[in-house]
Amino acid sequence: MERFKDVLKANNLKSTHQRLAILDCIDTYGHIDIDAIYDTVFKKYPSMSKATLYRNINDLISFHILEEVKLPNQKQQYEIRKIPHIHLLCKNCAKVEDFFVETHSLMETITLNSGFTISNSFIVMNGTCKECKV
Amino acid sequence: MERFKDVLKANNLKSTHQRLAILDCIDTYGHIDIDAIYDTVFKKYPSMSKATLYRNINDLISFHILEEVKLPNQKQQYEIRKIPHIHLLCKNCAKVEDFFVETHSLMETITLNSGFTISNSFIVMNGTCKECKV
DNA sequence: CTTCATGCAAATAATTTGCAGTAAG
DNA sequence: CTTACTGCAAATTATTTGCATGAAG
Repeated sequence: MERFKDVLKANNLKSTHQRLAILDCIDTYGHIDIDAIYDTVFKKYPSMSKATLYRNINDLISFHILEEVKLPNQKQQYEIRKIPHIHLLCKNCAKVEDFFVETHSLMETITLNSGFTISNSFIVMNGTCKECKV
Repeated sequence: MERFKDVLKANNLKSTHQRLAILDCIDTYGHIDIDAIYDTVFKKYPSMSKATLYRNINDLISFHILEEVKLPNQKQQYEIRKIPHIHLLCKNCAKVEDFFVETHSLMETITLNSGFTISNSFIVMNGTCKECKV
C-alpha cells in the first residue's frame, strides 16, 4: 500500500482510504471492471459511492496511474499501469493474462510498409489458456 | 448494396431499408461509432429509431457480419467483418487505417512461451499517420 | 487551516425491452 | 399470408455533475 501512497503523492493526489482501496483492489485482481471494483471496495467501505469510484478511475487514468483495458466482447476493465505487455484473453474462463514479448520487429515491418509512425501498441490474443486446455 | 442483400439472405435476415443503410454507412466510413451511424442513416430515413439501430448492430454482430472495434480512448466503433487485419490509430486525426501484416511468428513465439493457444488476435498500433506527420 | 475528495441526490447519457403496427419474402 | 422488423415509449443501466460536508496534509 505504501507504494500507492508514494505514487499518489508524486501526483499531488491525496491518499484517501477510497483511493487506496480502489488501487489495491485493481492491483489484486490484475484486470477488473467497474462493478467488480465497486463490489470489492464496498465491502470494506460501505459508504463509498459510485460517483467517487467513477471520479477516481477517471482521475487515475488521466494521471496515467491506471489504464483502460478494452477487450473484445468484454466489459471495459482497468489495470495498474505497468511496463508494456500484451493481453491473453481466455475464451473459456475469461481470465486475462499479462504477457511480455518483444514486438519491435512487427512494429518495424508495419512502419516500413505503411508510413505510419508507431508510438505504442495494444495487443490482445484470444484463445484458450493453459488451465482450460487440458 | 447487392452484396449486403446476399449476406443478409445467407443468414436468413430480411433486407430492410434500415439494415442496408446501416451496412452501407459502416462500409463507406470503414470505422464508425453508433451516433455517427445514426446521424448518417437518419438523413436518409428520418423515421429510424435508435432502438432499431442498436438491435441491428447487435444482431449483425452475433451473425458475424459486423465486428466491434474497441480502441484506446475512443468510443466503440464498428466495421464490416473482413479478412484479419490490424488497426493503425492516428493520435492526431483519429483516423483508423486497416493494415494487413503477417503475425504468425509473433503468435508462435507467444504460444511457445506461454502455453496459451491463440485462436485470433486484436492489434492496435497508436501513432501518427502519413498525412499528419508532415 | 486550506484544499481537495467524498457522499448524496439529481441530471444526463447509453442501451434494452414490450408491444402494436408494418413491411419483406 | 406469415414472420420478422420497426417505431415509439417506457424501463433499465451507466456515467457525470452540483453542492454541502468531511478528511488529508
